[in-house]
Amino acid sequence: MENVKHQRMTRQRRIVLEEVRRLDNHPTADEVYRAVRAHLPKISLGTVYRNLDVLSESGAIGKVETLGSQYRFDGNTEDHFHVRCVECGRIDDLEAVDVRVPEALVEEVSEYQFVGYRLEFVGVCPACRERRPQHE
Amino acid sequence: MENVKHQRMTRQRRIVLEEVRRLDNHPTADEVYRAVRAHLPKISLGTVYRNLDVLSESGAIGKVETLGSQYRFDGNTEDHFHVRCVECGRIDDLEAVDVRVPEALVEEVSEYQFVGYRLEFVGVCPACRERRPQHE
DNA sequence: CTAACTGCAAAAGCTTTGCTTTTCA
DNA sequence: TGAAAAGCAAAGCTTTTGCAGTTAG
Repeated sequence: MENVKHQRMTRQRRIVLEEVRRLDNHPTADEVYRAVRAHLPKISLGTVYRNLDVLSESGAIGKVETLGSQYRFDGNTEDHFHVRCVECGRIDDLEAVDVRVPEALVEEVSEYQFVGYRLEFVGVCPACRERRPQHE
Repeated sequence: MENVKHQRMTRQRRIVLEEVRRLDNHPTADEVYRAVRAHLPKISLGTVYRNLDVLSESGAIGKVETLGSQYRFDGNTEDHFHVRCVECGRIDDLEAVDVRVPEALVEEVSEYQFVGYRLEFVGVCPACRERRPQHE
């Protein structure tokens, strides 16, 4: 069935992609928007959303579903975990972490068919630790 | 310092609490609202939100931060994991699962001070499996 | 050429908030 | 009786969508 939609590499899409890849801080849609406007001052927020959608759908970028009310995007498409700072919401990659969650468990203790799991670490980032030395 | 705020057990708050405990499906704020209105037809959505906030802040109920755009609430305040259905968004408890994520790892591979982690399982619930037998 | 995409603005979905009145303790 | 909470409605914030005009291929 040839119902695949052709996609074009427009200037807008290319720059959205470039900026998500360049920004290393897992930007929100709005942060991408602001970064892209430095190159394309007339781009609209709707276009940024649509492109973030297309790009993450196609796997060119990652869509990080984390706590909070906003999506975040990720230029690093390799499989990896994230740490989120409880204080400021910053998100960083955890490259070397190798966690193995027992998949069989889910089907043993529930009626669900296992599909996957989402694991996110929570911590205090260096900047926030400095701000509150003992982190009481 | 005596800046602790007194809290009152109003009729509204009590019924919100009762309904969250009674509903076993991790209801959204709106689902709680609809359930509570069966007892208090005049309650406002804002009051439900404020009470869900107070109750989860105090630990009387759980606030499930999951994928998607809505918060969900949980009458079960014991430590446990959740499975979320990819198809319909339903959330269930996984009582017996015992997963141990290596906490030290985070501080070894990053500058973050470890605080915790969030783990959520993803699967296909019985109802949705039936709807799509092979789940292709 | 034309399907895909953009810009703009309006709408949608969920949650929060301001204000006045009511109520719990 | 006074601080806390309710009710109502408006505002807020992020994301989505409709539509007319533009553009990549």
